[in-house]
Amino acid sequence: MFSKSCEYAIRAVVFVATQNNAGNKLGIMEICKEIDAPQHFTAKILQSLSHNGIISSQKGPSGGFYLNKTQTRLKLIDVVRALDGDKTFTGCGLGLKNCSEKKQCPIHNQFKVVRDELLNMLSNTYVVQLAEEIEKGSAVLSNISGR
Amino acid sequence: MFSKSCEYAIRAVVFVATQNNAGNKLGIMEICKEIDAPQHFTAKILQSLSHNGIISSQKGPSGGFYLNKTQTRLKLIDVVRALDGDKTFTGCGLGLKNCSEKKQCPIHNQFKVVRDELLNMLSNTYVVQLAEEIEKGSAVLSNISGR
DNA sequence: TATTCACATGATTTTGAAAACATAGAATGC
DNA sequence: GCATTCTATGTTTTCAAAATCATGTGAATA
Ligand code: FES
Ligand code: FES
Repeated sequence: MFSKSCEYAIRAVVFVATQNNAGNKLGIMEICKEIDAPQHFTAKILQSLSHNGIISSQKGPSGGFYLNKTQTRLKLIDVVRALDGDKTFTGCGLGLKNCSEKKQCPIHNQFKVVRDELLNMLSNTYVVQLAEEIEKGSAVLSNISGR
Repeated sequence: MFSKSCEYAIRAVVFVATQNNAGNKLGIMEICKEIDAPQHFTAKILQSLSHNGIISSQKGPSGGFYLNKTQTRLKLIDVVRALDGDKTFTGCGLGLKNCSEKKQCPIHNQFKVVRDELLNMLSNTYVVQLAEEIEKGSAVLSNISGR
C-alpha cells in the first residue's frame, strides 16, 4: 500500500509527536531503536521530511528531530504526499499509465471508491491523535516486545 | 496496491473472458499484444493461474487460454488471492509483522476500514462483468490507442 | 508417426527500491 | 577555539520483484 519509506516515516513522526509535549528533541538512534527501523535509511527519510517542512531538526549536542507549533497540526496525508507523492490516490489499479474517466480501465469505478476512502482517511487523521494512542498504550510502533 | 503480476493477470483474465463466449482460446502473444504486457512474464503468470485452477489452458495447435464453465464465475478476489495471497487484506498499513487487534499499530482501526472495503469490492466484482465493460467499449485494457 | 504449434518449466539477467557505508558540515557547550 | 554530537550529502551494496532467455513437453493433424 505504502512504500517502506512511508511506513517508517509515519512510525517515526508519530513517535516524535509522543515526545513533543515535553519539548525534547529526538536523536536518530533513539527513534530507530524505538520504531525498529534501519538507522541510515530512516535518517535519510527524516532528513527528506525535514527538508519538506513536515518536521523540524536541530543540529549539535542535545539536538534532534521535533515538531514546531505549526507541525503539530500534521495529518497523515502530509507525510504520505511528501514521500510517495499522490500516485497512491491517482494511480490506476491495473497499472495503466493514466487513470481518467475518459479512458478508464474496467475496475476504475469500483477502485475509485476504495482509493477515495483511503485519501479521505489520511486527510482526516492527525498525527497527534495517533500519538495519543501510543501514550495511552493502546497501540505500538514496533514488533519487538517490551518496547 | 497490487503487484505487477496481479495487474497483468487481471487484465489478461478480463480479456480472455471477453473472448470466451465465442469459445475460442487465446494464445499468449495475442493476449500480451492486447493488454500491452511483457510476453514471457505474462506467460508465467498465466501458467501460474492455470496451475491454480483460475483459468484453463490447452496445448498444441489452436490451443491457448480460456475459461471453463466453472471459471466463468470468477471474481477478482480469486485472481488477487492466487498471486498476491491475502497480505493485501491482512497486512499492517505501517509494515508491522503481525496485524491484530491485540497488538495494533496506531492507524489500525482507520486502516482496517479501507482494507475491508477493498476486500469487499474485490469479493463482489465478477470478471465477466468487467469483460462486458470492455465489450461495450466503456473501458480499455491498454494505454496504446486504437486498441 | 513425424511435424508443427502452443503451453510448460527452469535458469538467468535486469531493474529499482531498500539498506548500508563513508564522509562532510553545522551547531552546541565548555 | 575545540571537541563533541548531531544532521547533511553522495556513493555503494543488497535483495527481491520484474523481465528475459533457453529449452522441454504435450496435443493436434496430416
Ligand atoms: S483507469 Fe484504472 S483505476 Fe482509473
Ligand atoms: S496493526 Fe497496523 S493495520 Fe493492523
